[in-house]
Amino acid sequence: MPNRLITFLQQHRFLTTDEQTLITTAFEPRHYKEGDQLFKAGHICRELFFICDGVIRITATNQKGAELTHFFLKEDSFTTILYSFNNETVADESIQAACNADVLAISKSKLQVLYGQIAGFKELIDQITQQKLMDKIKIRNAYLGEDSETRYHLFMQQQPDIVRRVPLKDIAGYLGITPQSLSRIRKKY
Amino acid sequence: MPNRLITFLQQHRFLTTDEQTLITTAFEPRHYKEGDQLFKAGHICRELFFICDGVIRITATNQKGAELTHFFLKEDSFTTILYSFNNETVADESIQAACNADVLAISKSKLQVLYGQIAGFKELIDQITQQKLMDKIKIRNAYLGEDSETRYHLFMQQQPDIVRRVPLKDIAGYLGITPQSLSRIRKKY
DNA sequence: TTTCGTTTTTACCATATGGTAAGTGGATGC
DNA sequence: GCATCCACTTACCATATGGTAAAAACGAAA
Repeated sequence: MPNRLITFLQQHRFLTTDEQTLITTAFEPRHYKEGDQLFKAGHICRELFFICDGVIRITATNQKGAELTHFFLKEDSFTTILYSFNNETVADESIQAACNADVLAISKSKLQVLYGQIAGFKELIDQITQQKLMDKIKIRNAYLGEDSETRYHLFMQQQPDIVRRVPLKDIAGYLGITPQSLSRIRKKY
Repeated sequence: MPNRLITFLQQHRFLTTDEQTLITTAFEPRHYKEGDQLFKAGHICRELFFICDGVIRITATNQKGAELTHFFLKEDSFTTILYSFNNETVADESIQAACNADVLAISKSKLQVLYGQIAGFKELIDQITQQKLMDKIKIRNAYLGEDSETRYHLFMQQQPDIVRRVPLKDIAGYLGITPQSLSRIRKKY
């Protein structure tokens, strides 16, 4: 499983064998089942995750108490609750497995050790993180001002593999509609 | 006008008099009137802006051809079309003055010269940029899964000063509703 | 297999929102 | 001052979406 991370990082930057070993041993492999919480809102998120297989979703509770999905993330993505992780503030989002998932986890403290051991590693992670932030914004912006049917079609275009792997209700929550509305839209297709 | 930028930067990091001069001379002061375009979608955005006074909005055209607002930005904010600026790709967003605005502009090439002249300046800008990206996502996420009335109230809470300074139709576009609906909601309040 | 629980679909009705249109008000320019 | 333009409001109707409920489909566990 750690190989997936090494392969991913090597796409951005060469890593010596020693560096690879440091990274591999610093991350802890975990398996989650659909619905498992990797992190619960209300706490400070002190872990960074790398998804090796499966789909993860970032969730939050809206003002009416309904659970909705802010983002889907899949293999070859780092994820955490960034503002909480960086600023040590309480997070209002949770991290949940949207289907069975293999994940590598590292604590903030261990990550900082890695930053000291591998020159330029922080910059590498920061760069990947920033790119991901921009992607998230871009995807979300595309939904703005579109009706639910258009949002659903956009979603299928942008993230076709997610549709097949996660429960429909999660997608409805992501698109900001009820499962009933989504069902209605799908009937037409 | 450049003083506003120096004051802002000093909140994050000390700057010597020499560094201040370098920065001040590198940025070009400009004035825009409501509706003026700072940057037009369809091109590569090669400028970074710092807003000294006024409100700027990031706009895009949706699939039906309607112009909508992705974000509002005000004094003491840097803004550009980041993915376009970083990756030299064509931008699908424009930058427009939402009211009369004083802005400092710097080209990508001049900025890179500054990065070379001032140690740690790139890291400073990157840090500010990343924080802004997180803020944008946080603000947008808050609107997800809320009805238009709730979104309007959230907007007034989060960005009360914007409401007073920009045309209503821009706010409607930002909230993903028509000016008529917004008018209806305001009548209730 | 059967049973149970959950997800998804379908149906019905109430309601919020969009579209079109027209009227009002304020600002700008002649 | 007057005319013009644009933003904003209001009204009306058509429609998409939410809410509630129940049925159907699916999967997991006994």
